[in-house]
Amino acid sequence: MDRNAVGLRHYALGLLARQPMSGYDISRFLKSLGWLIGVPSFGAIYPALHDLHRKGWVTMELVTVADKPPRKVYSITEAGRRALQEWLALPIPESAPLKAFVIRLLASSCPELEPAACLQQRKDEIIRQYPMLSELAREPREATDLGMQLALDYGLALAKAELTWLNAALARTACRSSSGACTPGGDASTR
Amino acid sequence: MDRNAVGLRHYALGLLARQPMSGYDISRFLKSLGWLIGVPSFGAIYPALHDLHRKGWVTMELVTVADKPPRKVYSITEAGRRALQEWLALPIPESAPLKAFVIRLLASSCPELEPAACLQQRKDEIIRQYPMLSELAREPREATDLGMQLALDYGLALAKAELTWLNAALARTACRSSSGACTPGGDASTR
DNA sequence: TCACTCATGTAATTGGTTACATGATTAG
DNA sequence: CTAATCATGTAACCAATTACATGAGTGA
Repeated sequence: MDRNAVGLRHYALGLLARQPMSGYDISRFLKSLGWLIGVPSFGAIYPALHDLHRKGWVTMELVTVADKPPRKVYSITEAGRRALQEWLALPIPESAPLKAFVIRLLASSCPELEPAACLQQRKDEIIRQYPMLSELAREPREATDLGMQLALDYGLALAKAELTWLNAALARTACRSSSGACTPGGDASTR
Repeated sequence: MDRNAVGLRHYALGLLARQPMSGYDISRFLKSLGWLIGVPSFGAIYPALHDLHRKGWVTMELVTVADKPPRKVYSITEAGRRALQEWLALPIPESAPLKAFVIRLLASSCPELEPAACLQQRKDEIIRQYPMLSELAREPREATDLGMQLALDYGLALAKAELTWLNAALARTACRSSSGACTPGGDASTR
């Protein structure tokens, strides 16, 4: 019922929106992306692609190159593109893992989908969560609780870095989008 | 077999190492931590606590306050502390989600466990992954692929921010730890 | 009275990992 | 001849979410 979660299906669909790929390609691509978002196992990738195919969201073409094992290259269909857009329109659920955001950024590569909304959503989320975190970090703590203090500190540092980057990215994308709800006023939490 | 993953059991055990808590407390605490690490559902928390209890890693005490529903407060045992330390000694698997790191930081709150190792590990990991990411980000891309460019950009920004923070945190903790393998030489990737 | 917070739990289902099976090609 | 990369898949298992069930107290 919760189709705005980070299911691998939409994840893969987002990648296929960029270009046709095989399951193995997807794995390789994600390995190259490295630490940023994890690499799902083949035991997850292949069934996911079968599912997308069954749903009619992708087509499959068997490509055989001489002296190589045959590859199954999947391409997104119109229906798939519509499904992807529908999914992207849903808000990211609060407290989704960080990779959810990155994946949606990647997926918004297809034309007519501007990533600005995605960026704005992330920004709102961080601004919403920031005060609690900073309050927690400020409240006194025993020296024993060094790990806790570090974790909160780390969270704050990340949040600040993200906000800085998001503002810059939004400013960059605002130039090419007409519906610029940019509000360049300095937010209290940004600094 | 892979017990260095982020299973909720160790996650909860790490929180109980800080102070005794009930399942509901754990949920509330994580909610307050907000976006940084997600909030597991009760359907996961309670069974996890039962498991820890069965393993002898925690003890349970039924605390009844007048006019309130009774709470089950769990406290970590010596065996639990040993298990936790054992788990923390294992390296974080490559490409574990970001929250794995935060959770281990939190868990290293118990005394005689310095979080420096945890920080160093994270730093090593990022330094290892950084070159691939930055190379990918540099290579030419069509304008259609704005999402991809943004995602890579975002990853790089985060990595930089993390490294900056990690260096600062390591420097701070180095003062109080004797085994300071700090290597204050400026790494190429730090800037 | 209705909704919300406090507080704990179980059962069905989903979505993943691990391990296994297959098989060709290339590099040491 | 062995190991590694390319390439796809299935089955057993596990850890989580969702939905459900219960029940008392509090505030509108």
